[in-house]
Amino acid sequence: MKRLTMKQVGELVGVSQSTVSRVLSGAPSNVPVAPETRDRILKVVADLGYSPNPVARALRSARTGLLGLIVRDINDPFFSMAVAAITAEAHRHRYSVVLGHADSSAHEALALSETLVMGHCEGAILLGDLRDQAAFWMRARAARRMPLVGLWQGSRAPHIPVVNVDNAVGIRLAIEHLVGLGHRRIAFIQGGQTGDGLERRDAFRAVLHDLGIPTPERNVLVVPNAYEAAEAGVERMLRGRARPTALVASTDLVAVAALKAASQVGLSVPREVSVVGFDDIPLVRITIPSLTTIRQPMQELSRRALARLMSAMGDGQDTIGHVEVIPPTLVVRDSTAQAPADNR
Amino acid sequence: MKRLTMKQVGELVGVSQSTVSRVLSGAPSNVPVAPETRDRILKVVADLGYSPNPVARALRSARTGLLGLIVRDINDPFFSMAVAAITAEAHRHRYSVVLGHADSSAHEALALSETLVMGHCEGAILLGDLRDQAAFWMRARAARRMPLVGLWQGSRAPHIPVVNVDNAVGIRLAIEHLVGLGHRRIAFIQGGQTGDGLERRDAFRAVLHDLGIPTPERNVLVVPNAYEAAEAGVERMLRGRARPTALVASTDLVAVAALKAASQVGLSVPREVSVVGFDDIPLVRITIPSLTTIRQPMQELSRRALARLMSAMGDGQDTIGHVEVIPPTLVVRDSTAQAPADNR
DNA sequence: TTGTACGCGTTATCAT
DNA sequence: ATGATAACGCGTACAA
Repeated sequence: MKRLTMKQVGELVGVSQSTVSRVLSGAPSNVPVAPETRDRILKVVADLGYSPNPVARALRSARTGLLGLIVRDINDPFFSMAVAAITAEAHRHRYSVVLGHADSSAHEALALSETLVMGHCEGAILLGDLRDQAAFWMRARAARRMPLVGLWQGSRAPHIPVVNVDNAVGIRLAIEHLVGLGHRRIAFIQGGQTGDGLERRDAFRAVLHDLGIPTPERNVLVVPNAYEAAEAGVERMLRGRARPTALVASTDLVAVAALKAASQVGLSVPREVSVVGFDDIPLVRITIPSLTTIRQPMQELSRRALARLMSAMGDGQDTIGHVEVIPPTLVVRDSTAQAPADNR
Repeated sequence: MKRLTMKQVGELVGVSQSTVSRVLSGAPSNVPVAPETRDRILKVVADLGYSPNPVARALRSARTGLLGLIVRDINDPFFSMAVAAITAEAHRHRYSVVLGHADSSAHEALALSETLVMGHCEGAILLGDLRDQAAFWMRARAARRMPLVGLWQGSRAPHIPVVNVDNAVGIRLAIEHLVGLGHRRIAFIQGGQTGDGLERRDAFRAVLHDLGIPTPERNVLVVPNAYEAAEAGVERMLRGRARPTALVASTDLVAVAALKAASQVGLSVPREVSVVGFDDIPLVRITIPSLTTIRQPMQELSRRALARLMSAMGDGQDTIGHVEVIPPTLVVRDSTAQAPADNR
């Protein structure tokens, strides 16, 4: 009932356990094995369907082939897109991904879940702002010397090396697109209070300021990064007086909620209100109307984050303070149009 | 630079390694330790931030605390919802989840990725129909005697024990709702060719037959379970003659695409066409209009699947052929209404 | 109550 | 070219 061991395989073949190991360990084997015995071993191994115990291997080699991926909320469509991309990239490096979600964890449960998740991992990627970020990496680093890389953490929290999309560039693309369409009364809808949300908001203010377009405070709205709550918030804004003719959302999720809000208020998108999102999740190709948005270079971001992590795992150097930023692009669809004539 | 070992901790405290182990192993310890030494050990452990090597523990105990979760496509919002629920439930059992995605893997890469993912796991849950299901579980079982449980596999593929939503009940709820609203020309949109999709389609035919409502073949449409492709398919159907007054979709994803299709064709939902989805993903509360759908009891499904897996991991009995089915419920929102008067 | 010694299943270093 | 043997870090029966 128990699993086979190399010793047993060796006995069946009539060789010692170490010979079996040499054949299977995949090493470039500076020590040669007779082709004939190698074949005999491989045959028996195949017949038995034997495969070496990964845990024992891990103990010997101090390599588990496991990476932690800590994510705030897998149900956020952006993060699930990210998880898919990163998992694929990890597999490309021959690593598997252990999923941790800090979501909805109480303080203690969080700590528990972390050690649980991180146990066997050689390193970890932190996705988005975690609730207890600081506590997390401190423990992870102190106790385990675990290499860490952050993704979508905002670019100015260099507790750990960080890879991110260039939020400023993205927001600039969005605003320039809208201004080019004649919009002047542009509002920003920030979903959640994450580092990236804040950066995008700051960029929003900065870019409008650069363009000499005044922006009253009421045109910057903070809502939860969740469909229903965001919808309610935007709806309230759109019912207000002097409503904007264009909305820039900090995430596609919020932008989709904004489409709903406009619909509820009876405003036509894009005829009366234009909407620009951020992320380019798959959904927004078929919202009504389809969404103009800022596309994150997901593959490139995953690639960079993993490269950074691999290198940290290699030399143990964590390059704290390292910040790597990748520019996004604008994708124009049907949610943006010329500003209403009387409102420019 | 290397990690601490129990031996070193012991030396620092002035006790042997085994004493440290006894204090830390969390066992109900039939062997007692003097409270005073225990405290000394715990203090040093805390000061050093020491934590035992999980791999060594795993080797000794043959328990890694890792479960595999093999999913076809994490980007499918239904599956990401499922992954979140199952991960949470696994944590409740003090297990972590290793994520495998069979998605977009070539034949060989698939096999590779599987063994990669399954390596350290004590068992695995298979989510949805995998491309190479049969090959997969055969290898997993034969080589590793790995306990397996299937979720959303369809209920009639008892290669492995299976937990599922009751597709027939769900479809019946959907149809009865529509028929109660006066609909007679009801179409089914099947997203993908999965076991559940097929079961829902069969149920669709069966229920309509029971109700004595004839259903021409053209009213059963198969489209890919992806936003854009599904949208195109439904759009084509809606442009056809004698179009249905109501659509039942096999997944919410397809239902959302159907909303878009109706909009493209210029049909108003629910005035001219009613739409019912299946799953109740978070998104569908704020689609335009919000979606009437069949809600899957996600928590309960996760709970049952994990309970089954835990028991299989306990006694090694796989209870092949075990099928457990849980009824869903109807959630009425704004995408369904009375059938147009002239079309009943 | 604590320490000694062995084994978990590998890989890698010695001999042979 | 192959076989013994020593780690890897921990849990636990056995001895003291």
